[in-house]
Amino acid sequence: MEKFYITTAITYTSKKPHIGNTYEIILTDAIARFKKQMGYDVYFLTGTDEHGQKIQQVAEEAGVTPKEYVDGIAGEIKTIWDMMNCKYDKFIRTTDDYHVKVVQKIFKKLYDQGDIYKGEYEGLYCVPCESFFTETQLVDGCCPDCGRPVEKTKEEAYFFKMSKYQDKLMQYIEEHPDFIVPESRKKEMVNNFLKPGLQDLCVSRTSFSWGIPVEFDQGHVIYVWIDALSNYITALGYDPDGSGENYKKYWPANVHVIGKDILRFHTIYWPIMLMALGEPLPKQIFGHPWLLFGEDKMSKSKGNVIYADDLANRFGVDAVRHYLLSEMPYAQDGTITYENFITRYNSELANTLGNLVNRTVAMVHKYFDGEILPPAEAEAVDKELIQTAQETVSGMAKKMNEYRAAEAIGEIWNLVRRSNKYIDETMPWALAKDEAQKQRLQTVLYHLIESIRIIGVLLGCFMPETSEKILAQIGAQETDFDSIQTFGKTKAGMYVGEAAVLFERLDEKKVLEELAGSVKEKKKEKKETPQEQSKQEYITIDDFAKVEMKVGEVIESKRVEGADKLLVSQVKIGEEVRQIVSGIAKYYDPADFVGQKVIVVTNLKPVKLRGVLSEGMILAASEGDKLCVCAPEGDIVSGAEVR
RNA sequence: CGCGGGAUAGAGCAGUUCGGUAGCUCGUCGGGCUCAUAACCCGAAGGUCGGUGGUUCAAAUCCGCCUCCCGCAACCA
Repeated sequence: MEKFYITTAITYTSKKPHIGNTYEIILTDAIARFKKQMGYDVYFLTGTDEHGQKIQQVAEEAGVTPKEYVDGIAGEIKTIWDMMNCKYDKFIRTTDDYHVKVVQKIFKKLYDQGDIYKGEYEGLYCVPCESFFTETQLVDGCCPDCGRPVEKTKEEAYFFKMSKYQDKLMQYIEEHPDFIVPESRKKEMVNNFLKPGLQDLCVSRTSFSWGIPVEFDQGHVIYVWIDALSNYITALGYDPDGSGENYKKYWPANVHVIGKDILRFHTIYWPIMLMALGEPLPKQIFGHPWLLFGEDKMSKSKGNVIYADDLANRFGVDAVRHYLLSEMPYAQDGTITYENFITRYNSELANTLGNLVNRTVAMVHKYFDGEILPPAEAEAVDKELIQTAQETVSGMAKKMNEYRAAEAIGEIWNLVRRSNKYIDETMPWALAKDEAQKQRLQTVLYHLIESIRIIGVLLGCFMPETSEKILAQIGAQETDFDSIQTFGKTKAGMYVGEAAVLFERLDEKKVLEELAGSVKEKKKEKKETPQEQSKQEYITIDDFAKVEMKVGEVIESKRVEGADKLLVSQVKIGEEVRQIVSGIAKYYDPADFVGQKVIVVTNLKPVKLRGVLSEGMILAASEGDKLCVCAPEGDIVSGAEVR
């Protein structure tokens, strides 16, 4: 049996994953289930990425150890994945013993063979911030975070010689045109990173401790990439000293399903790591698009986060799976709104699919006491249905082999609609009134049952529960993919099951009102927390007095060359004229900006932005994608103090 | 001229490879049907295919220029 190894990215355990993150595992699950249906020996890996500074921080804030913290989140993630009916074969955690050990070995091997070398940051350490910065990150020679001078400290760190493998990787990508899909993503990677030339990658840290220790050098922990990316092979029992059976059997991966945000690590660093280890490269990296809430990226600060488990609790797991899988295009971002969700639910699940099954099963009960009787010879209209059914099977498989889930589902819905139409064309209720038409009625119902059986089998990888329910309702015996390659596998004399509603119709207005209510409640909860926090963040009048603000007048303004967000303005503040750079080019035209009265923070440390000196900051209010510069309400001379 | 993708009915999308009657889903309006979850089926309205110039008997499709949107990269003091 041919093997098929498929993985998701491992989820970072800093917080609960939202529905966009959940899309990835559902998509991967659908592909894995499909491949199983097609007869592959599938191995499906998922898991969690549990190390790093961020986790150390949030755990500290929560007052628990990092391990306790990630145990909690990893459990939560696993619960959601299971709830979404994702049948992975293994769930790896980067804190698992075997993973830690092998990652250390990998690190050592790469070090011993000279691909990793011990180097030094070119100094530039900010002591209070405990952070290193590169030359380009520095602002006017000072720490970009606190503005204090940085020290030229030499701190040890390990680096991976990326450049050494660059040409080899480039060649590989050229020789394997399907290595990175979609195509547009491949171009991004090649043009933005590979062509300009790769820099050596820093692969260890000393600034935090929550990570896999470098065994031969105390104080160093292995930085995210070698740790996280290795999960794909450590999970299979890879070992530089001799790998286990699963590794020999399943590696290389057939496809890594990942979000477009981490494409760079999977298409550049990961292949190079494998080359250095002398292991084969994965066959394909599929960078899927993102799910947006309406027009916006989903984020906690915007308060527009939707969680898959909340939706599933209200609408059912398969409704969520169906929405995500059919709404997400292959390469472009998809969107979710409650309105769209309800519309899709009602129109596709309840009306088109649910009703087809329901009315068909009801007729078999009504006319033949639930018995499926043999068909007579097919008429033209029957042949049309049969042809559509057969085209659907091959069409769906073709789309799924390219991981085009939404289009594959579209193929199925085409057959569902065709079947509904078939009922109207054949009018079984009219046939039932005429005893002479009994055979014809049998034929029609047989064809319908068979068509529904095919639909039920095809839906198996997308909506597993619904698929089972459908097949049970029509009493199907033949339910494997092979059985739907032929139309007419249902044996006459079998009985259909009870007719039960698959998807209850939703009252859009009512549901939206309920949702609005619960969203308000959530917002309330949220508001209370920041208020409590802000109490602790009071500043005194003395603190405030440290900030010197004055009224200024813009006398000249132009765009900063090579930066599309920056305006450089000459601002007259009393007798003085200062140059200030602001990130407002998207909202203000330089020409209109001249003459504008503004509020300027005048005792900010001067910095260089994009190489242009900025001696202060123009205050502006912003919310989402709106931005307004603050100005004095009345007429007042420039240079006037603000407080 | 940093690299890529996109602009097609009220909404969301296909069609562009290889020019030949502009299509699908949702929504709206009208009709049909009564097996079914007020479901299903049919029909209609609704498009200067972002703008502009060119090639051609013929352009959503090919070529030039322009505008706007979105990703990636680089600066948001």
